[in-house]
Amino acid sequence: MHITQHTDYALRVLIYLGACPERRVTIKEMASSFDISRSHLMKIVTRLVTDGFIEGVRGKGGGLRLLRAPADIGVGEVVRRMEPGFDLVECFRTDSSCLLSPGCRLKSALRTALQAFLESLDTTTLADLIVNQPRLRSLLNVTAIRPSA
Amino acid sequence: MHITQHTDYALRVLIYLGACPERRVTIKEMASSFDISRSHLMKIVTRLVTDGFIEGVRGKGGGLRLLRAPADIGVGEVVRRMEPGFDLVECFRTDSSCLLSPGCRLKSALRTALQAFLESLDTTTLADLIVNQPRLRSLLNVTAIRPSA
DNA sequence: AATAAAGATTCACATAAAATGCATCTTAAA
DNA sequence: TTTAAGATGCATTTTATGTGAATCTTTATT
Repeated sequence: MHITQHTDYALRVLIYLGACPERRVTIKEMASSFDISRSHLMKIVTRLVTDGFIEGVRGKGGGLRLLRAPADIGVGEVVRRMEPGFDLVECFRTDSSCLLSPGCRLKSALRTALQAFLESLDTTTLADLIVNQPRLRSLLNVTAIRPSA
Repeated sequence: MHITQHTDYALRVLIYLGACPERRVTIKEMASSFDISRSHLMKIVTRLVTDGFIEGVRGKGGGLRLLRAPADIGVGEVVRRMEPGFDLVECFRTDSSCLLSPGCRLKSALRTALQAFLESLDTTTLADLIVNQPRLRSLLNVTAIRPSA
């Protein structure tokens, strides 16, 4: 059972932006910090923009910033939006061919468990993830001043 | 977010066996019913044997049957045993390189959510999944008598 | 205007985890 | 001794996911 790295990185982007609210952060900077390619991170960022979590400003001096208040961004919501699918097993899919399906109670048990999972994540917001902003900033090796790189 | 088909089929095997407690069921029969290869299903069965959920009897007239009472087999337990890993995101793995890790609260939030997921599954047992045994038997097209195929 | 720095888009490729199945071995009933 | 069953190991295929190059678009600065 895994969550895709897309979702993982999406959360890291939000944490990064939440830790640096006073400036625009570029994809390049974050890609370098996360040690992945600019193009790769771009996809995740594009998705976050589409979903209204963040805003991208093009052109010189541009960059990214949060569009919503950290306390208003639930981890559950991010996971729900970023994950490609929650069809835990075959019978969740429309083309399921499992003979048992019509009389099977497994599906509803799994659905309930999935709900419990997401609802648990709903209790945490981005604000909770960045409570210790100074600590995060030092971990990311960023200061209030834009790093030279 | 997915659960492997191995786990999915493992649960189906248990349901199948739970629905036919009066006889030994062969892998061949179940493979045919699930429309997958014998060899493939074998791996799942082997694992269930190793984990003590079922028993395999070799030789002519052999087959599989449950070793434990359905009410004693929790869905959560099966999932925990069959799934290859629950490292939801990179930072769950020992070789994680995420800079944020030391100050990050995401991991614990995800761990809590995962626990909620599994604990929810713990509330359902195999007995709950096979309450309507006659229905399942007709869906599987098995009767009390061994099918000719 | 021109240039440079940023995000956006499209395409193609790489990788690893799952899934799948073949061939062969072992066991035990008939 | 034959047949029907499970057990084991190996090889292959498939697919989701991850990855990045190249190019386009936008905008601040000079």
